[in-house]
Amino acid sequence: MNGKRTKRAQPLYKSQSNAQDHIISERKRREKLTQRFVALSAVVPGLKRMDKASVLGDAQKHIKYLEEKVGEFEEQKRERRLESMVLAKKSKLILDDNNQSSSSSCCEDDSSTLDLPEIEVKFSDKDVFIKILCEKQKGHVAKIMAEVEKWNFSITNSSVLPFGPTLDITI
Amino acid sequence: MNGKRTKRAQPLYKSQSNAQDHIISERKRREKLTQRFVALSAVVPGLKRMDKASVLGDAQKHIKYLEEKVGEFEEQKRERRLESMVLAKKSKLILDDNNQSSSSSCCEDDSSTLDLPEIEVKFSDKDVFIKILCEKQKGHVAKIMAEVEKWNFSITNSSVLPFGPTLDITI
DNA sequence: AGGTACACGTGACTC
DNA sequence: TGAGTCACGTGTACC
Repeated sequence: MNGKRTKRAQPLYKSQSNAQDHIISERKRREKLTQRFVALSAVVPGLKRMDKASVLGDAQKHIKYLEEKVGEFEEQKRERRLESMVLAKKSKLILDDNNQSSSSSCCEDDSSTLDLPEIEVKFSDKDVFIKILCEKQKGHVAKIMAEVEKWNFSITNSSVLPFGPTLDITI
Repeated sequence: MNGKRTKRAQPLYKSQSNAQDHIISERKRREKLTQRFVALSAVVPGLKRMDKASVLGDAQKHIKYLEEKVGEFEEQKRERRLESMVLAKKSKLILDDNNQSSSSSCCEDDSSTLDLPEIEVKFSDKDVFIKILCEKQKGHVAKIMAEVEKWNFSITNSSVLPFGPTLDITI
């Protein structure tokens, strides 16, 4: 650019030992870099070409693929919970089919029975089967038992067992 | 090595236009390489330093993490399928118990499993809820319990209660 | 000011 | 032969 002489603002390295240090440092850096490259290529499956560019590209592609797969799995996990909800809704329909007319007295307000615990009731002669699946929370069991005791039924058997985040109450 | 003059077996580049081509090619290669670097760093979350070495290392670490996660998910999936298989097998066993006569038609005769006793199974994480509603008959409960004990599940609660002409077994 | 990091041009190797 | 890839030494910039 400047003609015959290339001027330098400040002398790059005063002593050559520093220059040598620079060379060694750079060598070390390159060495570490290539080491990381082989380490990365080791965790990328189906790596055809061992190019640096190919390693980088395939690694990125593989990360995308894996993250998409993880997303699908987590979505499936969510669908399972939704499945439980649908099941609850279904049971509620059964309840409505059986009970239809005689309701009330179970819960204070009927309007909030949207996401209510799953309740299943079956009749056989004089036996009544009641299964309640509700959230695991203090006081629920006591309230339910107190409510059931208001009816003049004789309880032959009852069990309360934890089922995941819920309680499965069978009377 | 060779004293004052460094001999070259073959002149590396005969014309300088070729040398220039070489320079340009190398430049292009470097450009693509850095481009891949930024593309890779884009799919690696929580990347603190934007070092090339750090990008490589964190990308490798992230791939390991993701693949481990996928492995866990697929193992869970496999366990669930195993549970379903066990359930199907068990239904057929009950069928065999009821029929007593059929000898080898356990694998193909899937259509007749519809009339089986009502069986309800629910999953929530690692908890399994099993309800069996079958005829009140001697030996059924013992057989079912023996079958359940074959699985390596830990039974947290179980109840057997009469319900009309049937037995309601909840595990 | 010393350390770290990057891009560049260049020689060498390989298919 | 020639295009593609790599490692090296070097110059420069940013804390």
